[in-house]
Amino acid sequence: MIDMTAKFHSLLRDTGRSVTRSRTLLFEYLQASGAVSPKQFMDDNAKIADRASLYRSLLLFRELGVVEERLTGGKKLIELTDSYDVHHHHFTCTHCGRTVAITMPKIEAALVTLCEREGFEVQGHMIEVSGLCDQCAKNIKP
Amino acid sequence: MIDMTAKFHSLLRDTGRSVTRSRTLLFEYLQASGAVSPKQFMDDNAKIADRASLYRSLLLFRELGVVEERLTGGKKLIELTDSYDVHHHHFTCTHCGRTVAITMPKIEAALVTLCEREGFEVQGHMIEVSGLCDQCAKNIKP
DNA sequence: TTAGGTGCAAAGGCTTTGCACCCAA
DNA sequence: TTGGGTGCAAAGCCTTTGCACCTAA
Repeated sequence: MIDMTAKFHSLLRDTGRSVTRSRTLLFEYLQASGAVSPKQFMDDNAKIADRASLYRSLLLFRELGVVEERLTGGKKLIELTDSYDVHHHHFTCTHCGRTVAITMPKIEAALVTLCEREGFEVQGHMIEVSGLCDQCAKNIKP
Repeated sequence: MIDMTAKFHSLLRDTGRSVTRSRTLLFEYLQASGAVSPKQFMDDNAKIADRASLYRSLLLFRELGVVEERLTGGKKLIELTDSYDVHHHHFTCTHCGRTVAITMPKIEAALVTLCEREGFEVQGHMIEVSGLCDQCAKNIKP
């Protein structure tokens, strides 16, 4: 297992940024918590984190390819990218809002092959599936 | 060609909602314009649309699986789901910003099959691929 | 030492809510 | 007729910005 925090610190140094308490806090929180909203981060770190710093860090993290953001049920979630986390995609229930992580290695491979056939050099991809989760499907249409 | 507006109106009636001017306006605008931000809709319909109604309609459309939202470069975009529009996905070049629509029927079918095997009832899906487009790939690494 | 980063407060925008009026069923 | 829907205005949030102070390098 690679030390992701060390990798992250190296990235900061290599790109000429400082390793700071605020950035490390956010990074390690994302590592521990998975996909979270800015609000949840602030709630969980009310005493030690600052809103402005959070958003400035997120801007930087996005630029550096450390995090990506997505909308789930109209809500913004932040998540570490593949480089800093296990790679997966999401199924989101349109009824209850539940999000389930799914992996699909074969489909991803086919996707990359298809794009490269067009001459594109694939760097990343995101697959989001929406619908009714198993539980809601049962409850709504019994 | 199916009349999408008629299909949309049926959905409203079937779920016990009213067919209204405001909802039809938004639906037909989305059909004509593709992916747009709430702001763009308001700008383009300043004289005839209301903010509150827009957001209330979006909430409903999301629930009904008529639209989906995604973040593109930190910006929120609204788009009709597969059921109400010609279905396609996007490849976005990280170098020149060019976006290319791509279709991938086989991959999509595999995706739906995989999710349904988990008990999910798939309503829509979104695939976003990023990387270097054919032209930029040539120019950067000749 | 010092340029980048942080924390606080205030401003800026987008989104939601309250309420009276309207209209689709 | 009448309950859901709309439009307006105001409130609420989330996010960004300005600025003085702090700290990593």
